[in-house]
Amino acid sequence: MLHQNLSPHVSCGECQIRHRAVCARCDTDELAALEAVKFYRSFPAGAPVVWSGEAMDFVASVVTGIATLTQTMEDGRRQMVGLLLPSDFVGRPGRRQAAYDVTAATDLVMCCFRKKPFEDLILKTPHLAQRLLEMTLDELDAAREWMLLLGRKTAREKIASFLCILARRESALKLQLGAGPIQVDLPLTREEMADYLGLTIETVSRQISGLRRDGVIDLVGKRGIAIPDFDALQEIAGDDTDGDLLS
Amino acid sequence: MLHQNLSPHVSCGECQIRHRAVCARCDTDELAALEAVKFYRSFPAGAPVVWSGEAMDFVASVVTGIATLTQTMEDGRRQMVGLLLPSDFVGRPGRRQAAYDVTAATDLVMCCFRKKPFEDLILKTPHLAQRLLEMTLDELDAAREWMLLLGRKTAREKIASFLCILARRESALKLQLGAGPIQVDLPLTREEMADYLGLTIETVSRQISGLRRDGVIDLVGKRGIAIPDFDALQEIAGDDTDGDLLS
DNA sequence: ACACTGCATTGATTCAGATCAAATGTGAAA
DNA sequence: TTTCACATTTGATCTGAATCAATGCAGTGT
Repeated sequence: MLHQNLSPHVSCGECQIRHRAVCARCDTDELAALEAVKFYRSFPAGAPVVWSGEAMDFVASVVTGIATLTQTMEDGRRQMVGLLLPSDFVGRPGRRQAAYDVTAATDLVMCCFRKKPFEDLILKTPHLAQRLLEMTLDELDAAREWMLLLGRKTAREKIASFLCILARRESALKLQLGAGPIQVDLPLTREEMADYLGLTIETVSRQISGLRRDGVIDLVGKRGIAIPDFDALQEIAGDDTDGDLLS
Repeated sequence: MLHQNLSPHVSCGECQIRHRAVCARCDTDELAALEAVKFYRSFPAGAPVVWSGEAMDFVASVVTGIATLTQTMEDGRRQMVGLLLPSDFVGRPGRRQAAYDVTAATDLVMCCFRKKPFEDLILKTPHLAQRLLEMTLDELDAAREWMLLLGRKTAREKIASFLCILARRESALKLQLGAGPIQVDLPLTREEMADYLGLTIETVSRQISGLRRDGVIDLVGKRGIAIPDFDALQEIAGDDTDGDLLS
């Protein structure tokens, strides 16, 4: 195991993602058990976390930053299959090798758990298993929403959908939706967006220019995007605007 | 709840999917608890099981037949997001309404569990929760493989991939791979295949004709497809032929 | 046998997005 | 500042799959 990128230890009690990550439901004892097998690692933007097929002796939660999961075909075609935000979980208990390339899209800090002890904890700690199940079900729903996007949406709808998702997260944190112009920071390069959306960089660029030209979005500096009318964007995304909030 | 389609009760001990379904890890006591809240329902080919958004007061395992999960946009575009085979699980504990349309692709028998008691059992029965987690992780992997297909593969690769997946299952049951020509039965209509693969029926039809013309497959009657050279088909599918068998 | 109905195939044409090709930032190193 | 390495935008062209339009082909009921 590499220790070059080891980061200073933080107590679970102080942790930013304490109540949203896989440990969300754990009580004090369970947290202590996790604390005993955890360590932090950090990666600079662009750095690989693991390559598909590589042995992976830990599972982890994203603490800060963004990581991507991608699949690559022999001829180089790439498809991003997951975008991991703070509190999201990486790795699969019971699996030795990574199934996907994991990459730091921004500077990244991960809270890693040694795999074997974590697997044992899952068996002994229902709270951990329950939370992991819940998170996995959420990811499955997200993956299926993405399947609709990849299979059936137009380039413009794909871009609009992506921006909507970012905006929803952004405003979920700042707890104000519909309230005036929202602004989001693009955490991905054009190439990464293309890989996520099943498009080319040129098409991504053109569609963003198009949305700007039509006044649906405004570019703020290089990485910022302002959304004057969220409903309009959602309309373009082609999403079922109502009927949200299942569960 | 409708009882028109109620089917006769089968003991879990006699059940075909006993060792692959969500109950796979349950011991005798746990099985008895499940048995107490279960009932069978059957659906003729083509019948809806539930519509997206509808209240769903049960979760279920597919016992025999095939069901599909699909998402539909307001304008009618459809994307299949799951193909449920015997032992696969339907429904999400903790969710009131169905998130997708569930349809019987063939005649279908499902082993249904009343939702509330099942949710209670999940909390009390680690074996059940563990198995459900494992199955959900498998589905997530399948969904992500499908994302690569939808986002990056050509029509021909999509068809070949689909046939490969069917063939792998078929031969997993009959436990003979690579051994001579494999034959699979298409469980889906052209339209359903199109919805699964993110294509139109015309393109599906043309690509199948094309593969036949190139001698990669043979049509056997209306629904049967023979694969003389599985490796050739896999090559066309563009899959990482090696590196399988992770876990 | 006959029409009717619902797939499935095949052909002609169109078009959204890919590909090929510059040009234009933008920032970091020299 | 200049240069170099990139990421991004924009334009011109091509192409794979969608769309539009028949035609073929069972199976079913009359």
